[in-house]
Amino acid sequence: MTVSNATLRRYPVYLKALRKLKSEGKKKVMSSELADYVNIKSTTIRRDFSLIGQLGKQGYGYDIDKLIEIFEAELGENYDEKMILIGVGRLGTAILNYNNWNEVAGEIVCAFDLKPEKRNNEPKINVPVYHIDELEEKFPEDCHIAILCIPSGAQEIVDRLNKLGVKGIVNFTREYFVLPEGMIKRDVDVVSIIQQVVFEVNLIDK
Amino acid sequence: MTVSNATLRRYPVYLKALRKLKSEGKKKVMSSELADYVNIKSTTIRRDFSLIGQLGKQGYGYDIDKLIEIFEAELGENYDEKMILIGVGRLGTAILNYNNWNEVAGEIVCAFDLKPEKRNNEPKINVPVYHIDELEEKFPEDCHIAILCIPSGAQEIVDRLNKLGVKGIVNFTREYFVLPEGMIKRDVDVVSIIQQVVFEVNLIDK
DNA sequence: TTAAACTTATTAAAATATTCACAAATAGAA
DNA sequence: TTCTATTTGTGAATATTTTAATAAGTTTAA
Repeated sequence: MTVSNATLRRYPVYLKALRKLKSEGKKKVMSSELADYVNIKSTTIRRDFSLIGQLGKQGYGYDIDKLIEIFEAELGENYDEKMILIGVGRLGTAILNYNNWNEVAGEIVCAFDLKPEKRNNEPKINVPVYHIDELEEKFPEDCHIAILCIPSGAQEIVDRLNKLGVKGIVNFTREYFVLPEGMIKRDVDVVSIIQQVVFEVNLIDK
Repeated sequence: MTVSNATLRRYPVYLKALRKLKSEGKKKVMSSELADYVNIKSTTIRRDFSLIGQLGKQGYGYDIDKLIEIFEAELGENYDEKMILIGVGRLGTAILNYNNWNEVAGEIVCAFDLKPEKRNNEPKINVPVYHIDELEEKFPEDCHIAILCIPSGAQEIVDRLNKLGVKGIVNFTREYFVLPEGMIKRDVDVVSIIQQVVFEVNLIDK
């Protein structure tokens, strides 16, 4: 299957919207409706969908249940993808507490931190937190994704994760690190994102 | 100035890398060096830079100080852009506590929440927190950017912000809302980002 | 001073991504 | 059943973005 990068980035948006529509009791949706919803042109949506297969019916639209099912099956094959989180600070805790995990293809099974005792005592943290030194020991089997929320020391952690077979990193760290061959990462740099908005807003004025 | 969207998204990445290089004591940088650093092809970097002007010297490279200065002046014109943050939960607090604000084009001047008393008592929150009902009253002059960290009720807030002259929204809300004409937003949906990584990791295997 | 080694800036080419336009298929009404 | 209004799926056309190729200017060292 060859799916462009741009398309790949849109799939989660579709899946999210579809689940929302389903929760609102809708059974079917047309590409034009979905287009208004997610702010992506209907043609683009149909093209994106068509890459997976013929998912819709002409003159009718798309069956929401079927679409969700296909998305989950085709793309998030391991619907219960295991993930770990490293760095249980404010941000890490915020992520652990996210209330929409049932909508995502996976779950965080445990976390690692420099002060596990302290974190384990927080009532809102509902996964075990181990010391970062125990990473290799406590690393869950069949885990390929790690969420990085540490303020520093990223390179060492990433290299260790690589050895453990982690393939994807969701990176909240602002530090620069070299990504080992074969791994992918997606940066979530809040400051950079804010800066982008500042740039754009200023460019609008010109 | 016509700068493509793709380029626009890279500028903050460059600025961040340049500041890092500067902090390491470097005075000049070549596009190929920067390329290794940020994982963007050197040609792309030179092209991006050239849209702003002739910033480099042939046979030499780019002067880091000059580059940073130009980036700040050309793009983040209001280097001290005022921003507000709405919703002082864990995530909001994490953002307020970010320790790299000196590196970003602006500062968060105040925040709004449903329980301001509670938030104001937290020692780590170093900006005033007002009740959301006081938004119009306490809204700072010349503020064009808002950071949205609320779990629900986004649409109402966004409409009110629009009336107050806000142009850009950094959106951490998972709720769907209609973006008023003339505003821009950038979504930071942690769950969607994680899901993207899940998708990509699974597609790699195929 | 000159020439070799570099490095940027830019034109042109290639690769990606989006949108148009319309044939093919379906639903639903009459 | 038949006809009309819809809506998908997809080749073709555009538009956007990236990369290659190279001209033009700098540096450095002999």
